[in-house]
Amino acid sequence: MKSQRPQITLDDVATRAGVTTMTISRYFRTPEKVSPATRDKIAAAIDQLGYVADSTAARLAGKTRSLLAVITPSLALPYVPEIIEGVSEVADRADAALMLHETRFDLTLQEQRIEAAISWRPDGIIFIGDTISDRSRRQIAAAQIPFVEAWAQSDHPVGIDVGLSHSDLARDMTLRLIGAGYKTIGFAVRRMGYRVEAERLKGYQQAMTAHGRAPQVFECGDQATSFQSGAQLLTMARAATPAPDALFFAGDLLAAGALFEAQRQGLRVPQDIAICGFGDYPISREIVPSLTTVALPTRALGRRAAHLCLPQAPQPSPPEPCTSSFVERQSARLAPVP
Amino acid sequence: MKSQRPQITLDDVATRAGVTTMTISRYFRTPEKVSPATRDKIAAAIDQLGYVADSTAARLAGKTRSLLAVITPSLALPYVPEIIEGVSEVADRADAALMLHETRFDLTLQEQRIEAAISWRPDGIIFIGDTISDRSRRQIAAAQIPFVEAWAQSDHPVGIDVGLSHSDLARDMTLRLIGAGYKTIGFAVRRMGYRVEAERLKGYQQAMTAHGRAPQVFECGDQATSFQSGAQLLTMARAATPAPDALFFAGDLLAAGALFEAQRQGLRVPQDIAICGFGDYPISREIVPSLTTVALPTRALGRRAAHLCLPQAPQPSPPEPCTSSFVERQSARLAPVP
DNA sequence: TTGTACGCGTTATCAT
DNA sequence: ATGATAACGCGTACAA
Repeated sequence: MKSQRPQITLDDVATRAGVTTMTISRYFRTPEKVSPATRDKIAAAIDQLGYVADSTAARLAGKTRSLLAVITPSLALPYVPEIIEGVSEVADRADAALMLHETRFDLTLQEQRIEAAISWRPDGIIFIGDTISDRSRRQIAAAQIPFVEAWAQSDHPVGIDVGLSHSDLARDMTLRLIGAGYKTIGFAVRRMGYRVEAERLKGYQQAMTAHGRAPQVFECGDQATSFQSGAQLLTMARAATPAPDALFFAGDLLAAGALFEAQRQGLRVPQDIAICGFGDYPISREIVPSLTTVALPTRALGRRAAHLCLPQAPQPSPPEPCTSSFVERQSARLAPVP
Repeated sequence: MKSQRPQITLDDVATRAGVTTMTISRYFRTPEKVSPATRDKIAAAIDQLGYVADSTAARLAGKTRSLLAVITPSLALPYVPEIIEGVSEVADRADAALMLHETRFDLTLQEQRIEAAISWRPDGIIFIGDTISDRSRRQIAAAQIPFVEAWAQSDHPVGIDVGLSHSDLARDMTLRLIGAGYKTIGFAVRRMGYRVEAERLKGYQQAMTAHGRAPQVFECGDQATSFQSGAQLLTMARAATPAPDALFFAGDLLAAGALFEAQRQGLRVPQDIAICGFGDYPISREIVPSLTTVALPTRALGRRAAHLCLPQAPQPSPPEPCTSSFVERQSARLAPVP
């Protein structure tokens, strides 16, 4: 075993097996076109040399290996790993590699990461995020790479759009709270400037206005953790006039923070105030009281996005559903579908 | 804009700028060796064509682009995204791309993913996981690629090892519980066959034995969620004789599940039973009562692992600390450092 | 300062 | 069934 050998290549295997590189390549790609005898020789050579084919070269030469890129602001948002797991499932089935790019909520970094993603010429780019700059839009268009927005529905889709309508979902959830008999329903959100949160707010406002009610929005800064912000928002809402009898949070983490705070303050949920979240994170069903919320098909979203980039991936049959739902738990009552 | 152009290459830019490919290449790699005049022409050509250099080809030709691979059982474990974020920070600074491979707790899949990672010839492979098969060990050795185990300390490290000693941490935590005056300290764990959990159990047993106490271990199956298992384990422990006055959970999620269950049962924590976790997840400081636990330097671990693979990445000065700590919160008292 | 020519490791095409 | 040869797009000696 020569130690400083730069790399074991197809040539090495070929020499050892007494054939040419082309035969080795065929051994991998169309084994049935290689005679059983040489097949054994090749297998032995590969094993002895510990050969692993170079995907970089393979991809440059033909488009043999598949590659997917995921771009996301952060992995700390609970739904992001879930979407990525969906992507990864499909990628695995299609033997595709997965590249991950974080933008850290920074638009400049996002431009860089999008360009980096394009530079690897993946079979598709799956975008979890918010706004996309014009510069990036141009590059994406020029690159001719499928670009899938997998989280929020886009007003100006760059490519394919499998995202959710966060405004419709928030509107419908508000309608169900209204239908359940809550009189003054507030909406609580962190001031973060994200499109999805603005969408959710919009949906809430639509529903309230449609029923002739005055929207009552509580906002706080984005310095603290989501849990802390939730606590703060609950306190704000309790101090308002009129004090809401139900509070719809723009995210489950905020709502969970509010539940913890309610517990600290000795408030009863939902008797003193009903609380409702958005996202259905794992914690939401375990917390006491369990959280009424909007469940999002995150994994399915990821799978769907990946399928759009990898047409060769085995499709499930029947095609799997990818729908959101409203989950009534202990923290708030919900009216049935209108 | 020709639409079905296969790809925009260096050649296209060169032609448009009236120079050869070499000059464009230099423009990117050593701009100072290109005259300002042609520099402008090139910049214009790049912009007009929306050219993005092909990293695949670049990497095959020279080793211009950097690439890192992360292999993990899942993204659903709360510490995994944190470690990856650490990796990603450093990767960004070094202009390295990041590949992600999930093994889904399946050793066969893990072998495949490790081989896939190697096939892209990354500058390093960062492994978050447990056991590594012999076959994989051989491939890793043959590939000559830095292989960093970033989560658990390995008995038989394959490559570099920046992991934590989960047994030492569990031992010290147990010692602190003993020092705090708890009489019967139980250990609760899911039967999952992971090395890190076995390590934690071992540390607990060491500490108990050292103080002449009989270890009292509670185990449950791995079918349910962590939260549900935690609830189950709490119930088991309460039914035991003697009933422990403190329960050390092998993970924070289990402990959180126990706290929720205690709340449902009307048990007071820590008066009726003290509860202690391992991992310091975000939820642990927010839950009521807040959870006493072992805090792990996950992000720093990721950064450190990445630095080992990317020597060119700008190093922080002074070198950042990467140490665990014991966090006393409401759910259990802790003795100060022995 | 700029250009020529070859190599990186694999695959596709066309022969044999 | 197997081989020879030419790409794939870029980097780098070396030459001009």
